[in-house]
Amino acid sequence: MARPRSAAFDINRETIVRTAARLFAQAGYPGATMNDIARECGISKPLLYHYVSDKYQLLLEICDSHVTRLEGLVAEIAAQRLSAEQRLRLLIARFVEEYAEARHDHGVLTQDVKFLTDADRARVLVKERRVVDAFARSIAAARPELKQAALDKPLTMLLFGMINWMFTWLRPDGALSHEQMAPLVADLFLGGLAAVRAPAAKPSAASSPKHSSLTLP
Amino acid sequence: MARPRSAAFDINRETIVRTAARLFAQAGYPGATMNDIARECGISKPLLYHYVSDKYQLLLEICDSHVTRLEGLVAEIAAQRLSAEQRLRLLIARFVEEYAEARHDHGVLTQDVKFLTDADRARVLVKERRVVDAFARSIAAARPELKQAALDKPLTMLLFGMINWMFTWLRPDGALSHEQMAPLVADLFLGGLAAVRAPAAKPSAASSPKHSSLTLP
DNA sequence: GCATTGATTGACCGGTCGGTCAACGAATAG
DNA sequence: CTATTCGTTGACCGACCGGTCAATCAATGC
Repeated sequence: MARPRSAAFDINRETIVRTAARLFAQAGYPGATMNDIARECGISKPLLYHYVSDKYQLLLEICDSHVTRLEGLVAEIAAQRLSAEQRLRLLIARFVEEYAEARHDHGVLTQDVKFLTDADRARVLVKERRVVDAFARSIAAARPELKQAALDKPLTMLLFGMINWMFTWLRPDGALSHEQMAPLVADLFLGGLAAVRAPAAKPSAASSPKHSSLTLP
Repeated sequence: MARPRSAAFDINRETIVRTAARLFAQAGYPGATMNDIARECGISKPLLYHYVSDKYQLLLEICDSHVTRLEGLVAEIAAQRLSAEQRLRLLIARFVEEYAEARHDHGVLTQDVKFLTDADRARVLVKERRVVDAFARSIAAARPELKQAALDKPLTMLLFGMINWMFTWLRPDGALSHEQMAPLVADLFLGGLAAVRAPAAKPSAASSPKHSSLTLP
């Protein structure tokens, strides 16, 4: 043991991961090459492999770290005592903020998660589902009859659609900022939530049970 | 001129384009290979090139034909005499329907348009912009003060976010159908539109309005 | 001082990419 | 019948992919 690992090792490695996230987000996982990443970092390819094991691990690390951060975010907000509406507004504001900061990571998560192995993707989706569920619970708390109609999850996904799609058209240096968008999204969604009419029965495709609706109020 | 082009040529070619759209949507443009497309069509690679000139033309044709169809859709609806709300509901319903039918084409348009050359992408974006403008005009007609506040375009993009994102999570064979989703989206968006408060000035400076609480039932 | 290890690189490898060639049988206009 | 074009393919090409090797030099611990 003659020479310790450089103090900058972890910082260099993080720079590489951030660069990879940017290139994956811009060109897609198959479209971004390790040569691109090395060039963009200003290093040679063997040196790139000195810091990371292979291309796939970059993808996995980007996806997993980002979704894990999101999980922590919902846990933090769940710990606070808030009304349904306050909680939903806070969730929206914090997620918009987080997505804006981790713009590229989020692009990779939404675009390239399909290139993970089945096992890895399953692990990521479990965490994603916990995030979605937290949003759905707040929506159900605001409008309980929507959960009865099995519309809480679809509405949650519509909300995520607004937020996720935002980062495909909102330029970080544009006139409109994500801080301005967050309350707009919240107003639109909460206002719309008050307006959606819950159908009488839940939409269970082909099978319509004629008897024994379990626990209806 | 000894042998005429087979009667099935155009049909075969269209089959190839549809297959390419599916594979591009599933794996991304760089992730789908011409070998994949040939194999999926049950033909050899040289025969594939007998029908199409190269990979890029497939991408261009898929994007352009889809966005052109969307342009026709808004023109058709613009020709009708409808109230702002009726028009918006019709736009939403027809676009959800169209996206469901052209699922893969739409996936390619939203995911792989970035792989077009600058010139080709510009042409596609011009048509896209006409579609967005049609939605924005209907929104402005419903709430003129939102256009004054320069919120019509952002709100349009939030609406497109809901619809576009839908086709990343809505399974075509799932319990929930796109026909059920369209009125839900319309109710949510129109209800939300009524609740959005237009700030006094255009969002040029950082004037952050405090959001008042909405009245949820 | 010196062996050991980290940091760094040009050259290289097997494989796959988009795309082409040359060939051959089937079909058809003349 | 025959010349010509279509439909179809195995084999192949140069380029680039992800990844590795072996070498060089700078640090550091003992």
